[in-house]
Amino acid sequence: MNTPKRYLITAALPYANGLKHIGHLAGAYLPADIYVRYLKAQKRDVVFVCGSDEHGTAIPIQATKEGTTAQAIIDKYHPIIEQNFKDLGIAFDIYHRTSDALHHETASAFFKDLEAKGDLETKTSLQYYDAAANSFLADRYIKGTCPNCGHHEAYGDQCEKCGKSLSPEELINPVSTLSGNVPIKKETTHWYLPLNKHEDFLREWILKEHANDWRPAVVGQCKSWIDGGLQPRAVTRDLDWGVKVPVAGGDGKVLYVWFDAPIGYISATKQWAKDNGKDWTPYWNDAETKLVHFIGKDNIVFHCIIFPIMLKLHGHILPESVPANEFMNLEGDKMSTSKGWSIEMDDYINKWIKKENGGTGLADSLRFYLTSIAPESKDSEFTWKGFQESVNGELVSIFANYVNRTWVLMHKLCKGKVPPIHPDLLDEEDNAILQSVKDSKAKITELLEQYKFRDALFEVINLARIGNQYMQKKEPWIVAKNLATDPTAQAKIDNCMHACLQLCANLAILVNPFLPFTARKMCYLMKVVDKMLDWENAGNFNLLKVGYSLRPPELLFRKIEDEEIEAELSQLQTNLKAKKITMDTITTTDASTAPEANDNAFKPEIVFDDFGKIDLRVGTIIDAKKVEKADKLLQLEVELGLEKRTILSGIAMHFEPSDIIGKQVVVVANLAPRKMRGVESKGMILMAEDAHGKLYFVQPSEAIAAGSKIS
RNA sequence: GGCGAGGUAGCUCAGUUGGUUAGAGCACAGGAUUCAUAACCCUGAGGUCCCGGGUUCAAAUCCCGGUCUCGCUACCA
Repeated sequence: MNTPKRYLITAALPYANGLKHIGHLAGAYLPADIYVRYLKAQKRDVVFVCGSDEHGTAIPIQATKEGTTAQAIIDKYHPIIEQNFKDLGIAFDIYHRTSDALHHETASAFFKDLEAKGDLETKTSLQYYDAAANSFLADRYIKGTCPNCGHHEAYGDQCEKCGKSLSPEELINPVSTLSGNVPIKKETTHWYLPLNKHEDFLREWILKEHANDWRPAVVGQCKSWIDGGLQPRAVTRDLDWGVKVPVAGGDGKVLYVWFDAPIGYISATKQWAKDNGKDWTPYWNDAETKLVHFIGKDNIVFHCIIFPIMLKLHGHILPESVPANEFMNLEGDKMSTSKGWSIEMDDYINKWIKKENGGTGLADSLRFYLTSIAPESKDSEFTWKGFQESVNGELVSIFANYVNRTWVLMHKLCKGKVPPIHPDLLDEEDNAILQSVKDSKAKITELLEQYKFRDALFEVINLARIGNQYMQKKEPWIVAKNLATDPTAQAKIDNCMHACLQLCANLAILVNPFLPFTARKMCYLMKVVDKMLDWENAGNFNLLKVGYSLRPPELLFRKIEDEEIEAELSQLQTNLKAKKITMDTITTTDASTAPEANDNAFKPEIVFDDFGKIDLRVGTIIDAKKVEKADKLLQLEVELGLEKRTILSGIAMHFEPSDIIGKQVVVVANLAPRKMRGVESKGMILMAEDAHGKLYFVQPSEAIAAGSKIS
C-alpha cells in the first residue's frame, strides 16, 4: 500500500434550508469523520472540508414560507448546522458556506474558464415564464399536482409528499407560485455542460479503472447513467439567488446549484488555506493527493459523473473513491423531515447530549449505533430499541465495562498505580493478549482503509471482548485471596493488571476515530495527553509507565433506560401527527386566504360559453387493461352510445382493470386526441380526488344510458 | 416498463476466484462466577441461503425465469 502524499476529504454540503437528521449524519458525515480522524492519527496530511450549500431555489422558497429573506434563512440554518456537527464530534477543518464572497469568486472563475475554453454549449429553449411577475420560473417556483401521487402541492423539481423527482413539464396544472397565474412558455438561453462528450473518459475511468475498488452500487449507478446515454445538462438558471453568470448574456441568470455547490469544496479548501497560511493548490491539482467524497446514494451522479467532468476540464485531480452510503430508515419507514418522521441532529443533541442527561458520552453512543448499522451495502434501519440494545449490550457491557472493571481492580489491588511487570511469571496468555492487540490493529487499519467502518468498529469491540476473556482466565480477584499464602500472588496480579491497562490504552487509540469523546475521556482517566492517541502507538504495551498513578474509576457511558426509549417512540408519533395537522392547516388556510396562489383554490371565473365548449357524456367502461410498459396507465374501452372510444387514464395504481369494467363514468368527449405510450387516447375520464390522493370515479347517481349528455 | 442495488438465524449483518457439517454479534436457554454499569466468562439451541429451473462431481456463490424491497428513469389531459 503506497501512502498518498496528502488527502482531501469532502462530505456532502448540507442544504441550508432546514435541520439535518441522523440519516444524513450516518450517510456522509460520520463515516467521513471516522476516516479523517484515523488519517490524522496516522499523521497524514489531510484536510476535511464541508460547508453549507446555500443557493438553489428552495432557499428563497423557504424564505417566502417563513415570511423572510433568503439571506435570513441561510443565516439562520448555517450556524445551527455547523454547531450540530460540532456537538456530535464531526471535526471539519473548515465548515464554509457557498454564499461567501470567496466561493462566488471561485465558482465564477471556474465557469468563466470553462466557457472561455469552449467546454460549455449554449442552447435556447422554452421555459415556464410568469408574465405578471416578469420572470422565468425556476423548477421550484412552479407548483402543481404530482403525477406520481396526486399531491396538489408538488414542486417543479420534486414532490415533497412522495419524494419523487420531477421536472416542471410533468406537473399537472402547473401554477406559478409568484403570482398564482398559469405560466406561459418563453424562450431563454442557457449554458450546458455536454456530458455526452465525455462518455469515453467516464467509461475508462469508472467502468474499467474503478470497477472493482468502488462499491457495487456506485459503479452500477454510474453504468446505468452512462449506458443510458448522457445528455448535455444545463448549468445556468433564470434566477437571482446564487452565483451570477459572469459572461456576456448572463444577466439575470445564476449558476445552477449543482454546478456551484461542489465547487464549494474548492472554495472551502481555499478559505482553510488562507486561514492557516497554507497553499490550497496541491490539494486540488497534485496527482499525489487522494481525494475522497463521502456522500449519500442520491448524490452519486453529481460526484461520479458531473463533477469529475468539471474537475477534469478545469485541470483538477479526480476523486480516488466515492464511498456512497445507502439510506437509513427509521422504525420501518423512510426518514423525512417534512413528514415529521425523522430524528433531527438538533433534537438528539438537545435531549440526550446537552442536558445533565448524558453529556458527550451520549454523542458517542449515537455515533456507535449509527456506525454499527451504517448502510454501507444496503439500506439499514434505525430503531430506538436497536439503539438501546446496541449501546447497552455492546458499548456499555463489553467495552465500557472492561475499562471500568480494569480501573476498579487496579485501584483495589495495585493502589491506583500502573503495576510493574514480572518477566519470570509471564505466560502464554500474556503473550497472546499482546499479539491480539497487534492483530486487531492490523485488521482495523485495513478495514478503515477500505471504508468498512461498521466492520472496523466491530473489531474494536471485539478487542475489548478479548480483554474480558483474558481477565476472566487470570481472575486477579481470586488470586488476591491468596496474597497471604502465595508469595507470587501480587506479582501475578501485577502482570495481569499491567496487561489490562495497556490494553485500555490501546483501546483508546483504536476507538478514537469512532468515539472521539470517549477516547479523550480515557486519556483523562489515564492522565495522558492526546498525543498518546497517535495510531503508531497502537500495538505497544509500553504506553503507560510503571508506577504512574491513574485517576479513580469513572463510567464512560450510562445505559439507556426502557422509559427513555418509550418516550422517544411516542415522541415520534406525536411529531408525525403534529406535522400532519400543520400540513392540513396550511392547505386549508391557503385555500381560504390566498386562493390565487394555491392550486387547491378555485380557478378563475369563466363565462357560460366557455363551459359550453366542453362536451361531457356518461360512458360505460366495457373493457379495461393495463398499458404495457407503463405503470400508471390503463387503457379503457368506453361505450358512449354513438360510438366506442379508447381512452387512456393514469389510474392503474388505484384500480384493478377487472374491478372497473361495467362502471359508469363521466367522459370529456371532445378533448383533442393524445398519444401516450403509442396508444391514442380519445377523451378523458373525470376523477375526484380526496386529500390523501385517493381517486374516485365521478358517475351518475343511478345507471343511465351510455352517451347521455351532461350539462 | 427499462436500468442499478439488495433478499442468508427472531434482529443486525459476514460469506473473496463455485469445494468439508453456511459464519459472527445481539436477543434467547442452560452453566459458571462476583472485580465490574444484574455487567463478564463458558456451553447450547436456530437457517427451505426469496421461489422455480439449468450448468457442474460439487451452487448461498455461475446461467435463465419469477417474486419482494430500495433507488434512478419512462408513462399520467
